[in-house]
Amino acid sequence: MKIGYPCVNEAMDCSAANTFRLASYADERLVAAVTANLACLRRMLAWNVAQGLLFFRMGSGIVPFGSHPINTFPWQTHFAADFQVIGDYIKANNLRVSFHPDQFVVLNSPSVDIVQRSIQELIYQGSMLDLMGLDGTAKLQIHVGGLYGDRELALSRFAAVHATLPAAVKARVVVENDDRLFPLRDCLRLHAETGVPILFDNFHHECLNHGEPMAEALRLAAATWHPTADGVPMMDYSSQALGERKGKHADDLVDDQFRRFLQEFHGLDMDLMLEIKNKEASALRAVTILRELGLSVPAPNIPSPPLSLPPDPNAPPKVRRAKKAVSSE
DNA sequence: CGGGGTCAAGGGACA
DNA sequence: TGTCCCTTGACCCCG
Repeated sequence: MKIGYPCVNEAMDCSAANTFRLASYADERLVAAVTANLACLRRMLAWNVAQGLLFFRMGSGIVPFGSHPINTFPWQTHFAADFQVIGDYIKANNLRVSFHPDQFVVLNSPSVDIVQRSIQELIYQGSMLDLMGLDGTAKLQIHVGGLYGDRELALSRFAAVHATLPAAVKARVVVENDDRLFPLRDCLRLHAETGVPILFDNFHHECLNHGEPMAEALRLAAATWHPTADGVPMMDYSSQALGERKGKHADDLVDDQFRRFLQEFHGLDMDLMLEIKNKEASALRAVTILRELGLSVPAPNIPSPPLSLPPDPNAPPKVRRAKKAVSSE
């Protein structure tokens, strides 16, 4: 069981999400942003390895406008070596990685244009994993999409579009149960029809379900992953922010709640992405709890890293500006 | 120089 | 049909 967190490490002084406005697009800016993003990504991965966090969701914005027609720069070849170095590091340290294309990727949209742009975005994010030399266990996590007033039609459109995805993308796409529209049961139907693995989200399941007990839901979702082609099933873990709107993620990991949740596994192995607001802090806490419980978590730094990465004095200048002004100086 | 409006992109709830 | 929400960081304009 690997533990991870999404995209942002709040303890680090770099960002892998440097970008700029479409209106100010220029190849020079693109190169600068990607260079900074990849350098920061390397540092974050090395930080994670040192902390025993072996699962990580990379941000969608590594290449700004990565699937936008304005971006005609051959970043795939220009940064090929950089992606490969990162991929080698991931493999050498037994890391698990993924992307989560955001809400604009809607495969079941009735709009052909939106579907096409969505596929382009999947191709962009999948190609980064390809350039890293990672196999099909590195995933692209998406939602089913919209309801459009007809659940059956919405599901069948997803299946139809899924069938047309390029093989390289299809091998990586996994579908997540969501909290308002498509619960686990719908995802299971899609799996039966298309073979798409289900990335289970416990919090979404709590918000929307058909009465499946948590342990059963975990088992059902995990069974949709092919042990070798897809790897250990991934899941998202989070919990309700108390006193907030239903569906809002908690700010902190609640220890007892997490311990209780772990009891639902009954020996099942999954890689856990902690979607908690305070990011790596909660992920570290989760690792501590797993160790206290004697659950198998790979110890940090078992394989010696092929690169001596962090801190990287040769990292490009930080494009990011200081977080908070210090009152005096 | 810092605060805050805005940013490629979708869709649903609600009035 | 229009407004607000999700969810979030970061850009960058403007006072």
